[in-house]
Amino acid sequence: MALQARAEVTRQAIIEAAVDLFEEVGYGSTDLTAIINRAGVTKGAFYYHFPTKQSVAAAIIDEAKTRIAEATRSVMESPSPALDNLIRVTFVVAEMVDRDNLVWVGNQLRQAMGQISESGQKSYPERAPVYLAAVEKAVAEGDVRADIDPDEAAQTIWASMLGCRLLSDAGGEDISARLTQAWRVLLRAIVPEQSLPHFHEFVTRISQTYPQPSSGSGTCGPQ
Amino acid sequence: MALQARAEVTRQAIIEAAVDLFEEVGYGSTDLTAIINRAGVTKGAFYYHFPTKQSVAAAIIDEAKTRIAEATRSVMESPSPALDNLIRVTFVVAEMVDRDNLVWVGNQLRQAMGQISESGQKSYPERAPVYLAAVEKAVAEGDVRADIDPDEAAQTIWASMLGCRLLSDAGGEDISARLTQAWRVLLRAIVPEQSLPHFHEFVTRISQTYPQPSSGSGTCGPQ
Amino acid sequence: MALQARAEVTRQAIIEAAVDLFEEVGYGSTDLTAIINRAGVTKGAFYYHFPTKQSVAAAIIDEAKTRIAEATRSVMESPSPALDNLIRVTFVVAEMVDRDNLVWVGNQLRQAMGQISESGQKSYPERAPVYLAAVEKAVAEGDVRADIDPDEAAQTIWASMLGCRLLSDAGGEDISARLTQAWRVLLRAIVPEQSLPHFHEFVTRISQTYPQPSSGSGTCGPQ
Amino acid sequence: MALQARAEVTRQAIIEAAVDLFEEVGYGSTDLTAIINRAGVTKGAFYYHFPTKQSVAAAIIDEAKTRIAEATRSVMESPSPALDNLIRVTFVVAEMVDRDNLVWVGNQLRQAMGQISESGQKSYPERAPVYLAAVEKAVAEGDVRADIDPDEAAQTIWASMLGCRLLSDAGGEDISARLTQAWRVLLRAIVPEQSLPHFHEFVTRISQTYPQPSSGSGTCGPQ
DNA sequence: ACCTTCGGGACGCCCCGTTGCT
DNA sequence: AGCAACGGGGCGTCCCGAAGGT
Repeated sequence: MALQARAEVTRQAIIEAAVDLFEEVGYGSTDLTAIINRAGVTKGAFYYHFPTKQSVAAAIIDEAKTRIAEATRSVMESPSPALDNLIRVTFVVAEMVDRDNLVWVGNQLRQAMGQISESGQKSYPERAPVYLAAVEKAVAEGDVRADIDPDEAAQTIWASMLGCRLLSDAGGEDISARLTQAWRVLLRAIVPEQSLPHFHEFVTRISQTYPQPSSGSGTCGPQ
Repeated sequence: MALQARAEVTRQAIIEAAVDLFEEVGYGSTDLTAIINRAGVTKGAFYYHFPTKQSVAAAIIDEAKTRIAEATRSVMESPSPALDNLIRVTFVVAEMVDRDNLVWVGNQLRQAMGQISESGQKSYPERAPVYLAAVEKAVAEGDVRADIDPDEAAQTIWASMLGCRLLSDAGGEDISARLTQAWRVLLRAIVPEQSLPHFHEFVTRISQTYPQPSSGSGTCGPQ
Repeated sequence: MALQARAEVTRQAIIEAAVDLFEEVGYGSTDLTAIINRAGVTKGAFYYHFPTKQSVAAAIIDEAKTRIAEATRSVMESPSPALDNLIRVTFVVAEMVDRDNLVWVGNQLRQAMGQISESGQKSYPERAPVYLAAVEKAVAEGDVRADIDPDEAAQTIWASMLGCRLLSDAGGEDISARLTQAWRVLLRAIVPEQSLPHFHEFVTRISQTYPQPSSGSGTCGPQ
Repeated sequence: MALQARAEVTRQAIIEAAVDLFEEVGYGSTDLTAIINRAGVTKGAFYYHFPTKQSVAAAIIDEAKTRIAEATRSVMESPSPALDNLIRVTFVVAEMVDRDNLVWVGNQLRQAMGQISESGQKSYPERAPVYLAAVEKAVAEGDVRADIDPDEAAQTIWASMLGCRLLSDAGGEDISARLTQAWRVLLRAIVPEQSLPHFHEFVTRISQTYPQPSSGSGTCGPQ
């Protein structure tokens, strides 16, 4: 047990070091030596935990997915109206990606995997059902118009959010501002006309709850 | 001059070989030797044209950007209504990315650059003004409701389209189907109610004009 | 322990091989492959001990400094008269530099390193005080005339000895003959007239104690 | 003719660039590209003038030898007493080596060349007879004591001067100060006692004629 | 004669994913 | 799980030619 605890510490040290370096110079430019140096472990220790550099990336991606999934679930489980939750979850996830280096790097890596090494997995889709369920619940709750195809709506919302992140990473503009913009447009399409002001205000309030760091501390290369 | 023609041939051979290989196995797993072998040139020739492997990627990205920009401009210059053009351009570009390996690879590379090597550029933003101009023109033409912020709309449209591509690349579902879905939702938000049927039909027609390759020839794995 | 001993052997083998090659063809023209071949180690072993080619040079420089300092100190600590020691140390050091390739190459590298990379220190000067102290002590002991500037004498002695080696290496003439010649002249300048015969004889005896290697293994042009 | 003048300009540009670079980073670490870039010529132009990188070094060595020989001869031909000339020539040459990069680099290269490739001669010896002749003439003129072996004296003088340069290059102390020191000692050994003050003063005067550049521009390239 | 563009290969350095021994 | 060593390439790049212009 004690040993296993120590092993876990080592493993985490490696992952953290890798996250930092991947963020700073990118996966391709990070060499194993740098990782083990920063982690303060030996090559042997590294090799004990990970068969290869790529597997560290995989572990990071997994961890990032787990964290995001958990955050998503936790928001979605709240008893609030489904659309409220759906909106909030997009901001929460966006903030996570910005604040949690591991998540950010995991995201980058997932997107880059195909170019990094001949075995890229997809893996995006798994959040789709969550979005769809929320939209369907929102329809039932009367917050989303019944004359809209829930799947269509869910997919579009999701696509828009992904696009916002892409643009934000690349262009430097604030992600939460982009999310707000996108929601303001999308809400027109999916909520009954009379609730539009309410949701616009809701979005505005949410976006102020997650004030993005003024500038680009987070560095975060583009993608 | 004649000499320079020869050089251009060599350069193109290198780029084409690189595109093929980057598509097949990814940038990270493509080694220079493979590129020069497939291009049928020597390392010396390669080095004359490109100082580094990365610079080939950069050249591909540039070329991809140029091609997309040109296609975009060519569609936008058509005398049709701006919203028609805007819709069409999203399909045209989507199709280019699917059909033109170079463009597809360029896209992938641009997204992955940050992880590939310590100097990722952004570069997405360039197309933003084009979209914005189209939306504004569409407002003037009465195809887009006046009570919407054109910038908001343009950004959201763009984000959605990018997201569609991301999901399509990752999930394997047909890009043109995704685009259609997205447009069906977005149009609800931006066009006057009475023109919605017309534009829904327009989107449907357009999407059929670009029938996606049945299955995965193009596929292009990951990302 | 046993393992570390083995590692040290490897390390030394690398250093020795590097010394030989740097001496023969110069640092810039020596390739790693040559070093590892001559050392009889693998590239991996090399890389384990030294992160880079340059670091081998650094190690050589350090070792050279250590060896000379130690040899000098050991001779100077003998209870004999200071001038005796001084004479002897010139032969000892000359012999070291001549016999011990590492020392010679280390000297060369130190001078070169400053340009090759940022870490160039001088540090020749370290030995100057030792020579000076000996001359001063010899003055006190009456072996060196009081009317001479000790610093002047020390510097000139040192310069002459180095020059002798230079000429010997280049011209092929025996170093011990040259040293003797030089001392015969220098002694005229610094010792009281009546002790000249004694010291002439002393030099002769010393020179026979260090019979120079018949021919020029090391060649080594100096700088 | 005009054409040949242009060619000569190119040739000189190449040599000057090479001298600078050899001084800065050493022969082995200087690549052709750097030379042609700094010279502002193309590879083809370089290749027209020099068959190989080494031949540039050879040209530099030759030019350096020529310049030194000329300076030496010019001083030695003066009708002054031989010892005066001998002293002066050591300062003149020392100054040349310090002031004229080409000469300095040529010196370095000559010493390194023998190892770098088979065509390297030492060539130190060629100045020996000049020194010996001067000493013999000085003996005849009564400036050097008759009870000294002229060869011994010449060799020692020469060795001292070379050693001074070595120490000066390495240690950073002023070469002309070192030469002065050395001469002050050596003169004690070789001139009649009554002329010692005169020659000491002579050396002092000469050394003031060649005030060394305050700091160590020269430092010396590596191998 | 003098110079340029374009290209040819051979390595040089570094690094990386592994293996034995302890 | 640390310490020492292993080789196989990867990328970069270097020194040099060939072929053509002026």
